[in-house]
Amino acid sequence: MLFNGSKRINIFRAKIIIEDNSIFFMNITDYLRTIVPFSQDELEDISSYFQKESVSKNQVLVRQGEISKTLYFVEQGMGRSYYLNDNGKEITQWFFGEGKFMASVDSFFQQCPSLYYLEVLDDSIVYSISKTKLDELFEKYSNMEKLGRLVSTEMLTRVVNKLNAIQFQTARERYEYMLDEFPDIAYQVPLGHIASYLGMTQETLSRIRKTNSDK
Amino acid sequence: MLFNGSKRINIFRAKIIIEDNSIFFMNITDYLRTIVPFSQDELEDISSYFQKESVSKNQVLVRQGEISKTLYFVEQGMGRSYYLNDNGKEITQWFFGEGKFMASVDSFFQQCPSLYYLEVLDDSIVYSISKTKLDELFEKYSNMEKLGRLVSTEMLTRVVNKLNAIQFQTARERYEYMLDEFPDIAYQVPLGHIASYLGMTQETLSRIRKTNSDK
DNA sequence: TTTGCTTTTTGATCTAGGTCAAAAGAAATG
DNA sequence: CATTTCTTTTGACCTAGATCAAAAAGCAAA
Repeated sequence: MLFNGSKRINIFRAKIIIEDNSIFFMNITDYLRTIVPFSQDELEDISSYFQKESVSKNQVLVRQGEISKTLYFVEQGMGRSYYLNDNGKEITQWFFGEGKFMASVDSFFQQCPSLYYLEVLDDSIVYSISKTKLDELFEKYSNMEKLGRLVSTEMLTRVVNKLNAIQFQTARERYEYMLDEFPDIAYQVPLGHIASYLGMTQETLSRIRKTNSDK
Repeated sequence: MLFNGSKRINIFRAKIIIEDNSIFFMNITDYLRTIVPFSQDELEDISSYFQKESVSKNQVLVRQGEISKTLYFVEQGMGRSYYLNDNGKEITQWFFGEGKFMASVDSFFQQCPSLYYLEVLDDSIVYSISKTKLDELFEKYSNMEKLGRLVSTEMLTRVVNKLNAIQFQTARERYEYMLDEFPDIAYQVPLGHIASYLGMTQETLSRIRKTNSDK
């Protein structure tokens, strides 16, 4: 039932595990290059706009109501966005795994008060950039505009996928969608976070996992 | 209970209804200008890439499985995307109102087989552009990249909103979200389309409307 | 204005998954 | 390592909304 550290080679993910178990983390430069063919000069300049930071477990990066000024890229670790519902319960809205941009999307892009908290779930290494600096990059390089467009449409596709999972699938099917979409995350975060992400109670998710493992 | 043609002035929507009941439809040039400050020359050139078309009611623009090559802008009328679930039932995935871009988003942007049908629900006037031409525009004007980025992030925000409505609200609350998000559409399309969009059966939606009108 | 569709409403029943409560397991803290 | 706190599991029960079936209401063609 536990995630038994299977060896995989994940191309296009941040973490690349090679057969001898050595691990390479993709840094932001490597990542940018996988999306748009930047020149070496561009890459160096663009990277210099980002700041590498260590963030420790459970640190909150954005609070509900704040206007988020920073976009993050997760090199190592993971994060999630969540909000408090009417009963004060935390509802996970999204997970951000390694090799992904992380932000309170609405707040950062529309510069409106954030509906969500953004927090880090593990000791992590991230690259951060302010809205202002990012806008400078958009002005400076049309390749950056392109990157922004591609990253947004990719995110859009993922959100639409989740929407369909949530809207028309049973609790069990939704859990399977989760295993598929976030294989790395599914066994690393508290069950309650995943349950709320999938729009079910943790009791239900616990029962699903149990019957899955019975098979 | 009927939508009683109230006079509104909707700025940033395609249809502008003035107090004397005259109606102006926003064309694509007007729309582009509301998002990014294009120059007049740019606007004229960009518009020339789009083709104005009349599409008649119930015409299908994209079929499930096809790779969608065209993006539409709705000047008049409305459209929806939907798919057939395991029981062959049509499930509405999104509505496209006046003054919005319309596409099978995943297929058009990622050039993968469409999960959805795209159809027009009323006799409509749309502007169309091919993926190739659009990419030319992205190359030619960095303002177009910007437009692409802004339109995608706006769409992303909307989809995230729907996701939250679907995931954590009761059937009645979801219907209220719909009235809010698509006020123009809510009373113009068959109840079944709306019900499936909101992830409920049409019987349930019918009962909700009934008790709402009882109050 | 009758005939034949399509859409909407109503009623009776059923069930997936929620709620509430408590026990059992893990993990952090001192 | 004992204690407190957090997380997961289990059980009993309950409801929102689904399903199934059929009647009613609209609407279009002829």
